Amino acid sequence: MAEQTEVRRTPLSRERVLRAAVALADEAGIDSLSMRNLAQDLGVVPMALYKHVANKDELVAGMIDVVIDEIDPPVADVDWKHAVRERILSARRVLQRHPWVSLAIESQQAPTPAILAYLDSMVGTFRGGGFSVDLAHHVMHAMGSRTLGFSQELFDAARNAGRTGATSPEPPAALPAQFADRFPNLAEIAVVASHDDASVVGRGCDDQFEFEFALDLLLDGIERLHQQGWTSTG
Amino acid sequence: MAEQTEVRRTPLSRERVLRAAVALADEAGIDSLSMRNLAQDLGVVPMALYKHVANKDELVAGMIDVVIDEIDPPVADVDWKHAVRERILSARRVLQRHPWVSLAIESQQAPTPAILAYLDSMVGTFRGGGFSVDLAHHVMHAMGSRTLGFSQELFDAARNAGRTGATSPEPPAALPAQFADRFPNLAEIAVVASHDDASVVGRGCDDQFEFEFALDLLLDGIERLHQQGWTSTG
DNA sequence: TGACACCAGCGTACGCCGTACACCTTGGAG
DNA sequence: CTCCAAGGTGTACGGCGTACGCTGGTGTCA
Repeated sequence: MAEQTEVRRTPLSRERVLRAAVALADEAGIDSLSMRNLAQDLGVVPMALYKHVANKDELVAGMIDVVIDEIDPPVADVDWKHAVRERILSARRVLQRHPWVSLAIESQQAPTPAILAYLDSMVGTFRGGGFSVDLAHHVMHAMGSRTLGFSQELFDAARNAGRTGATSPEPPAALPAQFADRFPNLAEIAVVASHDDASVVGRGCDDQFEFEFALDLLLDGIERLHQQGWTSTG
Repeated sequence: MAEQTEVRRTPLSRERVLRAAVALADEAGIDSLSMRNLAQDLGVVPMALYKHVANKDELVAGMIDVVIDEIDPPVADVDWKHAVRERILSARRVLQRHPWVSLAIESQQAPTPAILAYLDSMVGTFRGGGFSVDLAHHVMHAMGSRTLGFSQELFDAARNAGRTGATSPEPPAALPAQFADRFPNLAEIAVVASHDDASVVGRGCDDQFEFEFALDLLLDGIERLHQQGWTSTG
């Protein structure tokens, strides 16, 4: 009636919703991220958001992917060690810009596509540096929480991705083709791992082994520093 | 009236509340831990719990402490490396029994007393093995998320513990005496760290340095494995 | 031009949550 | 016998995620 002149606001979109959600979480903390607050920031009623995200979990998953995509791509033409180092430092910078992300990632039950892509690319860097599938696998576990704070449950998640019904105790060998397509390095690891420890049925890898592998890697490194009489100047 | 014969149920206590809460989280998941569900498990009305815990955050803190206390004490009379290794594996076993704990710890804003005690004792093991305060400090950071999934923000928390009012920009040098009493090894680290990097005012330590220290420790260890042509048999 | 389908956004409502506050009951101390 | 403190109760409030049905504006096609 009165105000046709009111500026027609730019319509919502998944993109806009996710960006606003990230901004809200950055500024006010993840605890302040509610569908209601987010809707208010967007000048919209809460239920309007559900036309663009399925529910809050899926919203958070989308936010995570937005953030993970900020991580620099791997630098080319350098040895694996520098490539990995720079990439992880880039990831760290991103996570410092968005302090809520680590916890959000760990709270999710399955890694998001962007995270899988990031991990896959990281494995690719190791493989490109001449690492065997096995070593690349263990090394990824060892760096897990250091690099992003997850990846412990990676292959559980890979199995979940393949399960449509509820009660299908099929062998874990068959990863969905789509997965292998998008994340070839992860798929390779999954295949090898599930092949050579048939002892643990339905598990991609032996968590206890991975844990001790990483632990001993650290302890051995620490011991070496200690024996060399480490001081902060060198 | 009718039923005086009803068995007088054992009264609530902080102990009983915490134990029931841990049991509930273990069985039904941390998401199912609500004051209402917990009260129901205890055959009591929700508000009754508040006579024994201040609020839900404090309940969770108490739960964490209950669990952390399950970690075995350090084995005596062995070198630092074996002592640390066994202790961490014990911690891992505990965390596997209570899968919700890692996330709960990371969600808290300050480490609980039991966690501080655990960390302090771990530092003590390193110091007893001849580590300098500095090296022990860095090494604790390096093992942080691997051992329990926290400790990144440890000294932030230590500073928080000393702040009673809101706006007291006093120098960080003065840790509360109580803290130094209970956690002498942590206090020692805090003092040394805040002494020699006066560049960063009010920070116990340089996060970026700690991160890169840990990262390089891992990368160097990985490189060594790679160069030795690592295979899973050794 | 008119009819119509579609769909983004709206409004209402439900069942959870944490917890403030006032009340009642009970057992022990004086 | 009285009184009090402490523990358990009941009610109520504001916030949460979201199911469900409605509306109004737009694009399509006859």
